[in-house]
Amino acid sequence: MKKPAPNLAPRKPDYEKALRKAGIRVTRPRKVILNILRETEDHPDALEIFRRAEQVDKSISLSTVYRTMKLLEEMGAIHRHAFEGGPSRFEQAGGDHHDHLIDIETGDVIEFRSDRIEQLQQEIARQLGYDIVHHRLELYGRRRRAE
Amino acid sequence: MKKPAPNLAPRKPDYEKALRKAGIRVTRPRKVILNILRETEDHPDALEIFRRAEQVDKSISLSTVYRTMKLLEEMGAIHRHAFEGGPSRFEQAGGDHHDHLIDIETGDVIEFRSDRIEQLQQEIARQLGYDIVHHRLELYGRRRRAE
DNA sequence: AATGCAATTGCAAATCGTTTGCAACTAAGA
DNA sequence: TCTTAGTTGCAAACGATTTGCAATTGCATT
Repeated sequence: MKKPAPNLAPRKPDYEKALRKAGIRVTRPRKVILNILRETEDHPDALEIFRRAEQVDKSISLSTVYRTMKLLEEMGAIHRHAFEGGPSRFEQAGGDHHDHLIDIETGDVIEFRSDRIEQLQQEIARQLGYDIVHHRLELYGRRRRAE
Repeated sequence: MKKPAPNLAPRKPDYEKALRKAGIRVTRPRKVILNILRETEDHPDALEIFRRAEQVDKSISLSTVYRTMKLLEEMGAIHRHAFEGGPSRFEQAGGDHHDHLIDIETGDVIEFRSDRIEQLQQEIARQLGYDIVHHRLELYGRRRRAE
C-alpha cells in the first residue's frame, strides 16, 4: 500500500481539519469551495466562486457559496474585501497582512505592504485616543502608460 | 437701504451659484439638501439627510435625496464614503483632504491627515507602475479605555 | 406677469448583492 | 445501519440604491 506523500504545500492550510475540529461539517459543497479558494491567486467575488464551483459540482447553489464565505470569514480562513462599487471579493487568509492597489481599468488587485504606513497608522490612532481593530487601505489607480 | 454683509463664512461654498452656472436648476429640494449639507459637521447617510430634510419640507422624497447626492458628488461638491457595513455617508467637499478613523462602537467619524502616509502611498504606487487616482484609508478602532 | 418646455419631482416598481425560511437531504458519531 | 443535528437548494425577503413615468416646476422667453 502506498503511503501518501506528506503535504508540504506552502500557503495552503488544511481548513478541512480545522472545520472538523470546530465541529463544523465538511460537506461536498464546502470541499469544492475550499479547493477553489486554496488554488486561486486572484480575488474572486461570490458569483465568480459560484461559477467555478459549478464546473466541479453542478448542484451547488449561490446561497451556499455566500453561506460558506461567511462561515470561513468568521473562522478567519478568508478575508472579505469590499472594494469600491463592486461586490465583496475574497482571498484566503494565512498570508501576511497586506493592503491593495486596485487597477480601476481592469479590476486587477495588486497586494502590497508598507510597515512604515502601518506604523504611522498606529501612531495616529494612538494620538486620537484609539486602538485600531482593523484598517483598510486601498489605492485606486491606473497603470502608468509607458510612452 | 441696508447693504448685505459680505459672506465671510469659511468652508461654506456657494453651490447654488455653481449649480446655476452649470445650467442645473436650483429647486426647492436641492436648496433644502444643500443647506443641510452646508451646516452639518458629521457624516450623515442618505436616510439621515432625508429625515433632516423632511423637517424643513415635508414633501421631499428619499429618491430625490439620492439623486441629489449623486449629482453633488459628480459636481465634486460632496464626498461619498462607503464605510464598512453601513450605507454611504456624505460630507461636503471643500475642506482639505483627510482620511477617517471610525469608532466601531459609536459609528463616530474622526478626520485625520498624514502627509507622510500620502507620500508613502505615492511612492508605493509609482514603484508598482501606477498613478493613484484616489485612495481610501480607514482606521476602524475603539476608544482606548482610560483606566 | 403669462408662456413654453425641458429639467426635476414623488411615487412605486425594479435592481443588485446578499441573507433567510423552510422542507428535503446528509455527514458523522453511536 | 441508525439517528439527528447540521446543511443544502430553492425561492422569497432584504436593505440600499436606482429607475420609469406621469405630474410638476424652474426659469429663459415673450
